[in-house]
Amino acid sequence: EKQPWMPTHPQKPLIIKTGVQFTTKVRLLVKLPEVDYQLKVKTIFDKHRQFFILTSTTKVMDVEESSNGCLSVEFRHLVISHLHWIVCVCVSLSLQTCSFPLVVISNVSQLTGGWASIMWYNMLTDEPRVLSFIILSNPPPLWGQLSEVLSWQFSTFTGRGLNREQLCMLGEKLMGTAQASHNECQVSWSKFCKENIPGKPFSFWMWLDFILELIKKHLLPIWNDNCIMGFVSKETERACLKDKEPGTFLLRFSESHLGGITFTWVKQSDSGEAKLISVEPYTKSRLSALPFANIIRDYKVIADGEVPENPLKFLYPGIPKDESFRRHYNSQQSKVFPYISSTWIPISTFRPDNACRPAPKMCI
Amino acid sequence: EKQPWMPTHPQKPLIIKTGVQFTTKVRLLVKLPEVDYQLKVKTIFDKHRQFFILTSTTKVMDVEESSNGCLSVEFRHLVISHLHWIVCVCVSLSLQTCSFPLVVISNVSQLTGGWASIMWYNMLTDEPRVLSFIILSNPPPLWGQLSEVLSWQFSTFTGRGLNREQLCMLGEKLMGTAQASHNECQVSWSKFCKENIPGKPFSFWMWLDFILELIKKHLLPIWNDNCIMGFVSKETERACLKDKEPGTFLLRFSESHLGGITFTWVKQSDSGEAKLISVEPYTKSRLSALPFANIIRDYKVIADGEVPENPLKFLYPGIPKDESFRRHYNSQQSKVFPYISSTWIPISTFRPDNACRPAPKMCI
DNA sequence: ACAGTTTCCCGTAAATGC
DNA sequence: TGCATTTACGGGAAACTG
Repeated sequence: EKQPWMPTHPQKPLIIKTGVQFTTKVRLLVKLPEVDYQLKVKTIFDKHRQFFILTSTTKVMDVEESSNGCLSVEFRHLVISHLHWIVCVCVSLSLQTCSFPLVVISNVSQLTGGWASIMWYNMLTDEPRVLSFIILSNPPPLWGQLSEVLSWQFSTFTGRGLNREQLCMLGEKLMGTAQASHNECQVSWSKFCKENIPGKPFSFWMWLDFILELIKKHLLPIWNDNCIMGFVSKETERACLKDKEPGTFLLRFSESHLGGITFTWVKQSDSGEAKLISVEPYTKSRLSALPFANIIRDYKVIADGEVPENPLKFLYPGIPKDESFRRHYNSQQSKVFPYISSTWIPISTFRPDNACRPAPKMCI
Repeated sequence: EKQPWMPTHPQKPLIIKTGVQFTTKVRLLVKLPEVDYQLKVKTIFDKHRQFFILTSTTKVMDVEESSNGCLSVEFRHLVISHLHWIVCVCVSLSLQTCSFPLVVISNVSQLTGGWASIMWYNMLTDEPRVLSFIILSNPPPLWGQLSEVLSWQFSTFTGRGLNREQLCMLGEKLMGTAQASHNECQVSWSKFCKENIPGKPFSFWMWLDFILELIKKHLLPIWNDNCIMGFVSKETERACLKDKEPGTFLLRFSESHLGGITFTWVKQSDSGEAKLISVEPYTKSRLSALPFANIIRDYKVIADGEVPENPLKFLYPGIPKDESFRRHYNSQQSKVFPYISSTWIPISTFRPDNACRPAPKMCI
């Protein structure tokens, strides 16, 4: 049984940026009868694009130390302007092989889009053909297959995949809530990666990949420790929290801001009805000023005439906050004698008129 | 009378970074009798170093639009690996001229050092000779001259130079307090730029240039508005503040941290003696999380059993804080419906033994 | 080993192309 | 004109080198 495709290297290796060096390696997998001449290998690149090679394009194969004695050769310090394929020709034996297709980008801002192409390619075929051809001609994958690949993305790059509830939220986001079962739904390339989410200036995959990056850079231990529910629709959020006691909160990725995480908590309201409040999402720039666990620990709400208070008491469903987060608190203790050290406290000022959002209407 | 040298362009134009494009321009200052042939100009570079030119090295002079009709030619998109001089030859007339000496750097981390060379060169001579020769052979400048140049640095790059008190502090820092009058003291290149300040891992000029950068990026309006005393020795600080009423504070650049600014305030102590407290210096990374004026406005100290309080009340000598800083407060109020917006509050936790708790239990 | 330099390249901003 | 793509380069870090 075939696993959903998973990269062998966590650094998105099939995407090449113009002007950035990379390495390619050819390994001879068949054992040949002893040859007393050297095996020469030459790299060739498709004619459409240009390629700059700093060393020679021809090299001699050698026994690989770290492997079981098979012959290999490595080309280092390659720099491209653009290319689509790398062809390696074994001159001596008239053999030739071809790399997987490569996505060429000119700026890291294109990484997200490039990665989408490679995921899609690997989902749909193993044959080395041009990406755009694969994407346009093959039938689109089913959500059942795609969702598994997405979960693998998370488990590969972080350490924790996506659970059934999280994938269900993603399915609804992508295909709507009308579908009874999403797993047999086809997901088009366009819906996945090209069209914007209705009302938003970004596509589904762009939204998801920015979250993945946020986790990798700022939320890794908390995510792996399962403290982040993360993918929760507003409706589910309300259903989870509405009967919980005040101070119960959950962590959720923003659906309106790219690469943002927020917390939503239950506030005791005067009328007795539970009120849900969410903080403005924290993005990478704010999280580099203060780690998220510290934000949760120290967050305060200031309301007129009341003592400032941390509204976050119990992580949903009801775990005392410190029990969940204590190990992630960062003391960031700086000894800076003779100065008195200082830090940030995250605060919100609560104003009844703009701060509470209207209760979402349940729509099934 | 010659002014201390001032750059004509606020971007440190005589420093060139390898791999970064630059432009050079040659202007013919004498009016020539009409010539019916074109004046060709060619750029040449000293033999020691390599130079890559993206366009032709030869160009034809043309009448300059923005000027009084003199002939000029401009070379754009020049990129160097290394060079020391640019020589421009007017092929047609057997004329040639030479640029000012250039400092070539390979990384912006070398800007500070490069700029020191150029300041020094311009202080000591107008002749185009090799920098290292100038620096080693000429008698060092007097502090009277150097201090004027430093003040001009500040007024050029910010909008406000250095006053007598600030320069005096710099003189003491560089030459010690033993000297009765610093102005006639010679300051060696080594003392200025090469040797570390005793007990510190950086030189005098490095310390000063990091402050200049901090002002340019994060403190410009406040600096220009004369709110920052800045260059104050600990002794002077104490003399200024010791008899002031509690809450009086001043802003001072850190002498121990590169590119840092702190505030020192008078705290009422139980014994009746004034106690001076300084906060851990704010550097560019912290100031990009919260502007300095907002830090001053919102800063709180938390002491056991007391209500958190902003200890900053009067800017030395005694101006009510808001009167000085009101125009610099940044509302940065983000409308992020349906979220409740949030910001940082800078806080310190005060313990008599100067140890700060990691997790302040606070109310603001 | 180490300090002064240079290379590498991400990520933001500006420029360019379409 | 607006969006997609590329170029430019500051700045932190790694690699290099004498």
